[in-house]
Amino acid sequence: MDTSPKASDKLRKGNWKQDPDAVKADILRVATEEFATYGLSGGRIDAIAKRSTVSKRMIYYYFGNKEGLYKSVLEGVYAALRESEETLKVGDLEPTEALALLTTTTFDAYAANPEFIRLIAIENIHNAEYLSRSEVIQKLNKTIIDKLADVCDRGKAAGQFRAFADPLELHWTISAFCFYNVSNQATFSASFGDTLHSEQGQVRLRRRLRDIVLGSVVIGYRPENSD
Amino acid sequence: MDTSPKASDKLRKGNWKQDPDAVKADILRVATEEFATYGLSGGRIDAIAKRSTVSKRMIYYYFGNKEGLYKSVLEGVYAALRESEETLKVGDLEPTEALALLTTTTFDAYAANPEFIRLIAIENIHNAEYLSRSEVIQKLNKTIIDKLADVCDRGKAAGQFRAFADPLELHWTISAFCFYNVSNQATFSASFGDTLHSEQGQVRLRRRLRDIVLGSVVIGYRPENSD
Amino acid sequence: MDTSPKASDKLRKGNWKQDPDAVKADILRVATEEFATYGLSGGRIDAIAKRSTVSKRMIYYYFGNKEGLYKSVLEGVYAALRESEETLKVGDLEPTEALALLTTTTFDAYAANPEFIRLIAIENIHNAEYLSRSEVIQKLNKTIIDKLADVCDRGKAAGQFRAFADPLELHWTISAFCFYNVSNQATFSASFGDTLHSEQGQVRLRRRLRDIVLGSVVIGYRPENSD
Amino acid sequence: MDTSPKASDKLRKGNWKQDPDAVKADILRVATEEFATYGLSGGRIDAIAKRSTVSKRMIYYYFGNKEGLYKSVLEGVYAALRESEETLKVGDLEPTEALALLTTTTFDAYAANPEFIRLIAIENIHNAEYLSRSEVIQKLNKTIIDKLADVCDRGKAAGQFRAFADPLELHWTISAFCFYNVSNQATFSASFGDTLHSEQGQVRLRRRLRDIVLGSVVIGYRPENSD
DNA sequence: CATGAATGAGTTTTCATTCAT
DNA sequence: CATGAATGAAAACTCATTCAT
Repeated sequence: MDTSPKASDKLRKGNWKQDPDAVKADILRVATEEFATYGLSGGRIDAIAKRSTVSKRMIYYYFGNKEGLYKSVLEGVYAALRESEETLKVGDLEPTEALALLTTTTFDAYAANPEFIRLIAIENIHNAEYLSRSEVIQKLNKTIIDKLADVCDRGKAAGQFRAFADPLELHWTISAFCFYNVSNQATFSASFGDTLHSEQGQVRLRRRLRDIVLGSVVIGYRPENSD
Repeated sequence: MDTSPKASDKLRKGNWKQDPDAVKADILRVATEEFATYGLSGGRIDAIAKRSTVSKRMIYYYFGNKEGLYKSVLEGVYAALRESEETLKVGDLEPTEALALLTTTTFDAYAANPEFIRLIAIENIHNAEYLSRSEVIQKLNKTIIDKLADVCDRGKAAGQFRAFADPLELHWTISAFCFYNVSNQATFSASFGDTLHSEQGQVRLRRRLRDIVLGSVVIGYRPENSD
Repeated sequence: MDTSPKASDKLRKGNWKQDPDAVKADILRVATEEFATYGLSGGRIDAIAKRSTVSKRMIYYYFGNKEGLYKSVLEGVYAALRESEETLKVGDLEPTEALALLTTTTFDAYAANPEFIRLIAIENIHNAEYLSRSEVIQKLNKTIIDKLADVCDRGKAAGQFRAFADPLELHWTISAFCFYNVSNQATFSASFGDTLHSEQGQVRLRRRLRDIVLGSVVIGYRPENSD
Repeated sequence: MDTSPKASDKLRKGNWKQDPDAVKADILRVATEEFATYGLSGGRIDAIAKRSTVSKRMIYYYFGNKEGLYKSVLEGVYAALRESEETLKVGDLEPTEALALLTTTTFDAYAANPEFIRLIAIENIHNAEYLSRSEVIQKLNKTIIDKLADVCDRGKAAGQFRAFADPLELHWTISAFCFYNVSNQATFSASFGDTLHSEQGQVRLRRRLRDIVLGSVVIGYRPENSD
């Protein structure tokens, strides 16, 4: 129990922060929402300032300008994404099970973080120019591929996976499915109804994805009971 | 010497361009580029006017305001896409071949129309609000589902397709892959290199996708020669 | 007598301009004042807009941004300066008289246009970066040198001018004197009183300058009656 | 172990720099650069703080505000200049030589202190309002005039100088040339090339200036060998 | 004495839209 | 129908200065 004057003081009177990391985190949190909702050009610095606990000026103090803030938001999103991938341990699982787990976990992770998906979609509209320029992000992309490479290697060694199974391709396939599921929900529902995005529909889609991914590389894979 | 009122009128007013449809088409063409490149909030009316052959005022004259223009752009690309889907005749093909053709054709169509993809992505960022409000677009979405339904029916009747094969789900699956292939090329390449988006990589991905789609519903499907 | 409706209309109701050149000239006039008084960073776009007849937006419409406006102001100043130099005809005068006239005329011109002097002083503080970048200004600097070259040539040919007389050096000498007279009046007066900048003082200084310039190149020159 | 209150106090507060004069000098040095480069309104307190060894707060602590700092900078450069003028002893020299030395020394001093020149130019743009308000500077201006008065008196007494030779006018003339040489180098070079500001050009100009000044007051003065 | 964090008030700049002709 | 000129409202961004520690 921390009852030191300092800590309680900070909480008691919320007039002044003097805690740069907390302030930065707060700004980033609000900015992530804002940019995810309205895009880079649509997002408003004023709106971010108003919803955060500090003045607009601090955004410039810490992030330089709108693009700097956007870039930081993007880095945060990517870091969180890769961190979540890193957390997942599949090294002890049987190859097929490992791949299944990676697939469904990704499905759930993407579905649980629509903001991240939107921000990546936005970044694609900008031709990934900010992502490309970020030195931070370039470093954190290998984990998931390494994991899939390990699973592939073990699967092939065990004679369970087809020879052409490829980690990068598998990651792409899984990502495509999971990403589109979140990113295009709005237009797909508007065009074809929300059958696939109801709770039931998502459960079914998740199972379909697993079957498709496994079926594409596991020799003789049969969906247990699809419906 | 033609001194008829009509001709002289034209000359007197200096109206060398009197074809409203051509003007509208020109504006739409430029606006499609602009919105696809910069998004709705990022797209500039000024920029559109400057690159088109007419003045800014005409944009307002024909499309009311920025949103109206955006909506028209959206309707335009949707119409073009659905029209291309309509053109494709698969009724005479064997179910498996028909499905394969639908898949690869979609892959090619999406890859050939990145502007369309970007606009849909943008529309999703706006929660499909303009798409939902457009009466025009709602009508255009039945064709592809009807075609897939026909293929599914025939496939199941022939004992070739699994019982759970579903036209909507198939369309969704095909779309997911083909859309993501274009929409996320920038960030995926930035993160993992452009292996999959090289010319070679795309040929391979296209074949993989066909195999995945067919493998997911065709009983006993085996990829002929995947690599 | 122009009594056409158009012209009088414009004058009568000052609500809308629709006369780009007049608007631009008006903005430039006010901006010249503003920048001459407060410098580039000290000058306020708002203030310029308020004092001109049009809205702030028009400044950006016609001049792009603050620097563009400043550059235009600078170009205007230089153009006026060179134009005034061009007007002066000394080709028919005897060399000594010609040089005397060029000198005193420059003295008067600089003294009559303190704004120009200030703007050039300001530009020097900016290391002439805008002047250097202006293609317009680069073209208008030869006239005065040409005139002085002609006077020097004739003076030397007549055996009146010393052999080392140099048009560029003469221009520099005259300029230094006349420029400093205006540009440093404030600090000089603050330090040493305004003896030299009183009306009498200026008359005397002007004559001194003429004597100094003539004395520096005319063989055997004697100031007639200095005081 | 020194546990005297004073020493421990210093350690406790973490004050590793306790020399106010050094701190002030450091701030002034950086501020002089800054204001000389960007002017009063263009100079940034932030930039000064960043380049100096202390924090922004100290600037306000020692100088009150931006204007106070600027005023101190101005006083500093003026003091340095007048001090250098004071150092120069010409009382023992023959009048003509004395005047020649004063002239060339001023030329060199100005050329060696472009920051001083720029600050005076800036101050002139502000109509010398800070200089006028400074009590410190008012006292520093007598020296040079006194020296020139002495030289003039001796020159006239010796029958060498013309009767109208005037110390203030001489100072003004010398200053004008030497000041302009530095202050307007940028625009003059941009307009007419850097002939006069090359190393060779400056040597020649310095000699010319001496000849001009001497020629203006010394009876029968002949430039020895002007080129 | 000293610092980094924080800010209000102002300044530049942008942009969809409308007006006079 | 068509245009260039014009704008208000809002957005990004800046900067001297002050505050809590």
